[in-house]
Amino acid sequence: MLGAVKMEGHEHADWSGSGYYGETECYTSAGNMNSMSSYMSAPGMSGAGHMNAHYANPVGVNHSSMHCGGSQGPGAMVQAAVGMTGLGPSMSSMSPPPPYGSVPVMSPVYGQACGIRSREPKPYRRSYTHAKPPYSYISLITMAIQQSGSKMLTLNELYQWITDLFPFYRQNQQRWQNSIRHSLSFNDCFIKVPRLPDKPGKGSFWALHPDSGNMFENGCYLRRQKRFKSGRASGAGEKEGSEGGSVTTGSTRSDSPHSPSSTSPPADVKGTGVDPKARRGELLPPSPVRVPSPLAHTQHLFSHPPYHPPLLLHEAAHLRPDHYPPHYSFNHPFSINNLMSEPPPPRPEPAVQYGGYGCPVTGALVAAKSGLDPAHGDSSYYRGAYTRPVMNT
DNA sequence: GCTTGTTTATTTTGTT
DNA sequence: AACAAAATAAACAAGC
Repeated sequence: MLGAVKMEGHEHADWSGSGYYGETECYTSAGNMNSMSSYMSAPGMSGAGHMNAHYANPVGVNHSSMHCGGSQGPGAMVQAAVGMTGLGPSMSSMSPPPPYGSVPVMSPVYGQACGIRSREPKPYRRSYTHAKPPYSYISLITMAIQQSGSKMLTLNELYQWITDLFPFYRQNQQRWQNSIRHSLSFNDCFIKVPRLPDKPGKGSFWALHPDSGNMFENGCYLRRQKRFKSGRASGAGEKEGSEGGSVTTGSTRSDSPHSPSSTSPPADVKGTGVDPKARRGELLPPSPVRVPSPLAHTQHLFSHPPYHPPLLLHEAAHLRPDHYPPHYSFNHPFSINNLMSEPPPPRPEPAVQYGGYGCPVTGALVAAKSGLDPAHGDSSYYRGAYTRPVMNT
């Protein structure tokens, strides 16, 4: 029964090479690239490579080696992927959220946008706007929060951000929004920040756990290698996650806060756990006196585990890796941090921001800022997603 | 009443 | 195949 529903959920062949691009010739030289599973499982090549092939190519990243990855060997693919990362402006450098930069790429006419196919643009029956972005909900949430000026968003803002960026999510809203909420609640990497008294409204703010910064260190936004668990487990116990907020292994269920085996109350699930009310990491009401900014108080409250003051990424960019705080590896080419390597500008007005995948303006802006061709203004959107996941150590 | 948030259960998908 | 992460569904409570 559920199966049927599930199938419905996958009604969009999404990013499978053949599903949306009409043909696979361009992307499937590896031999097994014509299926979803090929995304990240092609032998010898990074999953990232695959994904990149699907996403980046169209983008106009124009790496000839890319669509022929299979034939040219893993090396070529990886190289292409890496090269791609360097192409576009960083996510953060774009005015609108990162994906916006990819706009030109995501354009429905994206077939043309794809440099590789420029010689004979073919009409694609289905556009990217219908394709499900290759990001997990956790990734989406993370990106949204990261790109926000205050580094925290309300649920509604999250919804807005996602729908603005990904037309795919303008449909079946109930479904994915429920998933978003579930992700927020379920994952320790997201923390709830109460609204300030002077900012009444519905819902709390959601922020990233300060130590969750390396969640996507492996560059794979589709699937984390390990789930982030707040370091401070209930009581003194923390059979796991003892690494203080690092991603830890663990079965979805057994580790889950709500795990049957878990006798500990949900209160500390996210590590903030002291106050029953602050279950699952909800922060205590901020102290207006001590913390001027919403984020500041967040940081303050989360400072038990070694909290590293956020570096402005553009600042971090000037640092050598050994200067980075332990949990912020900005230097990783596919790191989500790297993806959003600069403090994003304040969220633009919806009217401006909107434009889905195909807002040329954004691309132009990005290009203007980055000095790159708008056509390449996307890479940041995809570049990180498909690198071979690397185990965090 | 709607939105937000939590929790449980199940299924799907990717990795080892 | 086993395991783990993610997606999905749904029930429920609380707050606005």
